[in-house]
Amino acid sequence: MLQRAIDTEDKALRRADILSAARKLFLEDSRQLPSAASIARESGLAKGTVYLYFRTKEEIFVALLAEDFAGVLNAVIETFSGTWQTEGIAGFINRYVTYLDSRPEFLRLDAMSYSVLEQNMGDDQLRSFKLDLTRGLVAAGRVLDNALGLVPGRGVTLLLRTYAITRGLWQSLDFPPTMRALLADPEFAPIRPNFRTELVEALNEYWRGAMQTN
Amino acid sequence: MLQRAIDTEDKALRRADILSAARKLFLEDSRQLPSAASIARESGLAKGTVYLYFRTKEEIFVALLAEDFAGVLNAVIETFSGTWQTEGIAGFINRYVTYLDSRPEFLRLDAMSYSVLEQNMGDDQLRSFKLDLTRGLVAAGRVLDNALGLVPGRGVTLLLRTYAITRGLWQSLDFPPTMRALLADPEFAPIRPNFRTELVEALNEYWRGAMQTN
Amino acid sequence: MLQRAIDTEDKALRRADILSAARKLFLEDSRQLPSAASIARESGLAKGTVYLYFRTKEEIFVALLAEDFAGVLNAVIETFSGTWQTEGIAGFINRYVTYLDSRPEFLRLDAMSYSVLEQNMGDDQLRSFKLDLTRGLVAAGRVLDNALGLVPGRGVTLLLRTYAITRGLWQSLDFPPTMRALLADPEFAPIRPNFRTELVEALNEYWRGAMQTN
Amino acid sequence: MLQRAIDTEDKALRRADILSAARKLFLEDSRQLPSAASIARESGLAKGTVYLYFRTKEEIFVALLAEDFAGVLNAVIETFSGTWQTEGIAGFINRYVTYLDSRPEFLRLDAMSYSVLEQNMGDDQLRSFKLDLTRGLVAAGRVLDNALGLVPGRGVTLLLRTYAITRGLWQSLDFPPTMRALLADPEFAPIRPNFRTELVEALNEYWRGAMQTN
DNA sequence: TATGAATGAGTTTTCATTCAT
DNA sequence: AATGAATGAAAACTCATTCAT
Repeated sequence: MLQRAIDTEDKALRRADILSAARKLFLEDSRQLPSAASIARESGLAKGTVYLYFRTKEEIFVALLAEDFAGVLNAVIETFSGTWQTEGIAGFINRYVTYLDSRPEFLRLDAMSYSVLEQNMGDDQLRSFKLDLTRGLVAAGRVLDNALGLVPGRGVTLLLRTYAITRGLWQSLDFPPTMRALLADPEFAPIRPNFRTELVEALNEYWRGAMQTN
Repeated sequence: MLQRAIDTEDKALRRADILSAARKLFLEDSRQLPSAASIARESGLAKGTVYLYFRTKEEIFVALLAEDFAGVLNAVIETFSGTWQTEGIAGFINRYVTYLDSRPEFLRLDAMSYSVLEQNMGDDQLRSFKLDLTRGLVAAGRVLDNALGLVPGRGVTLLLRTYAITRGLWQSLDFPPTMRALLADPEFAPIRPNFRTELVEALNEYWRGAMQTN
Repeated sequence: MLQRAIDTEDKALRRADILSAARKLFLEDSRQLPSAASIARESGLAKGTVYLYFRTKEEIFVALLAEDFAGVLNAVIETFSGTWQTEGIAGFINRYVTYLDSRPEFLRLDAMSYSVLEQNMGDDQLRSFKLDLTRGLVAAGRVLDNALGLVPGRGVTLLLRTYAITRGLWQSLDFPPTMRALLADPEFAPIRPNFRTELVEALNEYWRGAMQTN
Repeated sequence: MLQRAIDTEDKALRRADILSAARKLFLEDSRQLPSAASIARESGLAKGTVYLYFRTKEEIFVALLAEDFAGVLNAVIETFSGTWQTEGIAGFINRYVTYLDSRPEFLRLDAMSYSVLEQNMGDDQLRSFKLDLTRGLVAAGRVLDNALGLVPGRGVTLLLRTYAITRGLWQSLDFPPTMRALLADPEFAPIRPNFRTELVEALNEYWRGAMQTN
């Protein structure tokens, strides 16, 4: 039997183990959530133990998503704090896209949140997830407002739209290995540009339009 | 037992019945695909009959999605053909958003395509769906190229990005009734602007940036 | 694959198959309901097929119980119809107890109805089970009223009390094999009289007291 | 952490705490045994601690049942000791029924003993429970024999049958709140007489028949 | 003794799909 | 072509009990 997680710190560690097992398995097949049994196996725990730390399987993945969201928002805040002006918007966009690259599960998971993840969660969990998200977004928006001298509240809007472009493009341009083979023919080229390149360009165009007085 | 659909026309009719039953049921609860049994019941057919017209349940909804996609692309083509210059980009955006409003199932279905619909389809079906999509997109892109005097191929890119913004915003801003109640608190206001308004603004900003020489 | 039960008669047959499989398995271990899987296996059907005929596992056993109840009530009605007077109450009691002997699962199942069976059933099923029961009881009571020249309604009461004595004694005196071994010591003799003997005596005493004018 | 129960008295106290917590929870929902976790919570102990005092969850409830049985038998003994003749059998029946009323969990628990409680107990526990029961019954039977001038051993029989009528009627006439609503229709009246009234009448009839020389 | 973290067996039911009629 | 009876895989979660601390 496993060593027991008695104090808060150990428990946090165990929770993190579960999350990391879930992340790993999800990356192996991003089209569906891994089973609770497989997550338990991968984290070296019994099934029941997993349910000691999360109330439903979906909660695990929403927690993962929350981590990633927090990470993005932090990246944004860091970018726009202190010395940001040296980089300009293009610099921000680059940093942002690079961050996304470091979190390959993020956008895949995000694409399931609307139709899969939010299905089987307690209202409380869902609400508190959305609340954290909102607060993080507002905080980051405020940093933007300051850094760019925007009308208060404009920062949140820009972030929301930036994020919309991101998730929208991802879902248009990411193909699982199987489909990639299926769409290898050059005729499909128009719908298969590279995600990263496309995102950078699209965001640059958007921000150019958005920052322009009109 | 139903009268048999012998000739091609009858068959097309029966197929349409199934599609319309599926659309109706999906609109009643857009968070999950209706069951095959309920679709059969709603269309007045037996379960087995439905499977004579579609190989899997998901195919039904992809067919629905294909119809809607074709509709959007048609709307785009119409807008940019002939007399379009009287409207300008803002006019196009308005028409586009209005069209979306008339197809309430479209974006909901679209939000499931990445993680649900494309899961359980034959490769053939998937490929031919994507092929139609690509061709339609390229055709519409060409119309844009002509109407706006763009570098050939630029039109497709603009459409792809326009669509990315649309689906991204939709997934950020559409909440099912249950969640709407859950997020009624004003603290959630920043993540709950009106979809239509937000989409119009975001698209205007994007197109402004995109059309600007740089 | 199995031959399909198309018409009503075949379906009734299939239903009966399931019931008889369930009865058999229950008799093998009367302390808990057999699993749905084992019932399917025993009746040579797939699990899903069982659920085509019964909405929950408990419904199967309640159906069994209903059959047995109907049987008892029929036995009562037959006993008291026509030529009954030749037998007297003692004759009725004998017939009744003999009938019970022929249905070894009946009282075991009955002992679970209060705490197990009625747990996982739809309200509709439960209500209609109770309704049938009530009607049968009232009908049999009426036959008693006539045969014995009782105040109308008295028959139902007598049946209810007769049944109470039966189930009460059963639960006091029936021991599963394991427990029988455990209670082999003569010290336990006072709580281990033979069920049948005891029931006959108790019923005779009860009816003697009940039929006596007072 | 709770103060440790070192001496026998403390232990008995703790045991009593658990029993009273279990009784309380069972009264709140008499259709199923409360969970071990809830019993621990309600008694202010840890789950593991409960298992220091009882080997299985069922043992707790059998202990409860044993307490109640002892109570009934005591009531019987008291009734028939000393001055009992002033009351007559009817007086005894009344006292008995009144005692039952004061122990609302008793018959509910009893109804589970056959199919639920005796399932998951150690043989030792089960045997010693039955032994106590037998001894108590024999003792009470003897008191009856004396008070009523019966053939030795007849008292036990009368008690056993009295109890059979009691538990049989209870299971026929007690309905949980949900079912009560379901059976509100007057058509169900025949199976819904009042338990107490019915029990008193049935016992009077039985004892009349039983005490009569024949 | 007391604790509560960890265990893992155990089972119903759904529902997309097939195929005998 | 149409039917609908039959199939059977698939998986989340609970909870009594144990045992390391």
